Amino acid sequence: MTRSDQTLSAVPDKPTASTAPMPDIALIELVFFGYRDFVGEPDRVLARYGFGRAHHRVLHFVNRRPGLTIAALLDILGITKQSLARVLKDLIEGDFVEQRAGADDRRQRLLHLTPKGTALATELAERQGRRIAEALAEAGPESRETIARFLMGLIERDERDHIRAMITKKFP
Amino acid sequence: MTRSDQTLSAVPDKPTASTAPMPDIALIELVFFGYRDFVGEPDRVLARYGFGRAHHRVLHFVNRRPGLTIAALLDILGITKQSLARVLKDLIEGDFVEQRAGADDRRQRLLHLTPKGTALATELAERQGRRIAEALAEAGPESRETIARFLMGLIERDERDHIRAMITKKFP
DNA sequence: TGTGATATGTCAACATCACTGACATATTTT
DNA sequence: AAAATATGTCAGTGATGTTGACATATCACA
Repeated sequence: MTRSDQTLSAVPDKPTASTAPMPDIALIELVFFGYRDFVGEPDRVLARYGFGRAHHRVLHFVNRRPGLTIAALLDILGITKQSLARVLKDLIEGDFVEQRAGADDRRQRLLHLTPKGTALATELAERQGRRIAEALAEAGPESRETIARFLMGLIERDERDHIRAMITKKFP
Repeated sequence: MTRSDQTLSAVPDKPTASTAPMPDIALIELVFFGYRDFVGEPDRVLARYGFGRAHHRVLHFVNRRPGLTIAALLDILGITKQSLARVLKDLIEGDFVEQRAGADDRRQRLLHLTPKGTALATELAERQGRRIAEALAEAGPESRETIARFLMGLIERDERDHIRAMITKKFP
């Protein structure tokens, strides 16, 4: 009730957190603000088309793995069919994405970007890539592997192999 | 239309992106997945109370700066009064946050966490702090400053001073 | 003292992106 | 032919954000 129990997380004054290690509040906040601006720039570009972050994720992953099936995309995004359906509808109607029947399994709708979709996905990737490059320059020339290990360390342990494979793999 | 124009952003086969530098797709995806899991753990804790990320942000910043005014909080969060109102209502009704009339300016409602709010904010900060500490351990012992500079480099240039001040400052 | 500025609260309406559950259709597998 | 699979679609809900308008309490100043 008094001021003394408004523990300042950065520097707790003993009582509560004497056992727990002090959280690194500065880094927690930097991750928050860094991510905010990392996605803020694409958000502004997407807004020109009436798109949001969900559209960006679809564009990104279809660009990465042309010929992706709906099921595989749902799996990567971790969302439901209905959530995907709406954004995919927007992207298909706007001629950014197209579906082709699978050659071997004709039930499948293989997703591909149109030239227009490729152009948008490329613009977004270039903007985010530029921002990353700038941040790496700030961090120092040899920092890339350090940063990559840090980011991988934020990811759930069970998922790391899966994600390592995904970001490494080249899709035809 | 053929496979050849589904440019793989990671390694564009020349035509489109011969001038633009190649975006670092691996790091772009690592930032995405890293952030997803960084907030995923707090999300699960908050869900026990029927809270979401918006509640987390309020808890965090009120914990950081006890006595924060509504206006200052709106400014930090960059959302509208109405968006904040709903979340704040939940937190006040649940006895996580309380408002006190300002001593000098009685129009102001100074925000404070209750002991219950402090406990929750502390739990969330400790979980995120632990994850950060783990990730730093993966990145290497001397990596903290490198990581901090990288994250700061993701932030809009005009905002960096402002945020540097915010994360450095100690609030009474 | 009174008037305008300020801090906050609140109402109505709306958009985006997520969810669940249920059911339809086409196609492949057995 | 029947079961399983891949996808599409309908109806309803929730969390979080938006805008614009207006009400109230309090402060600051002429």
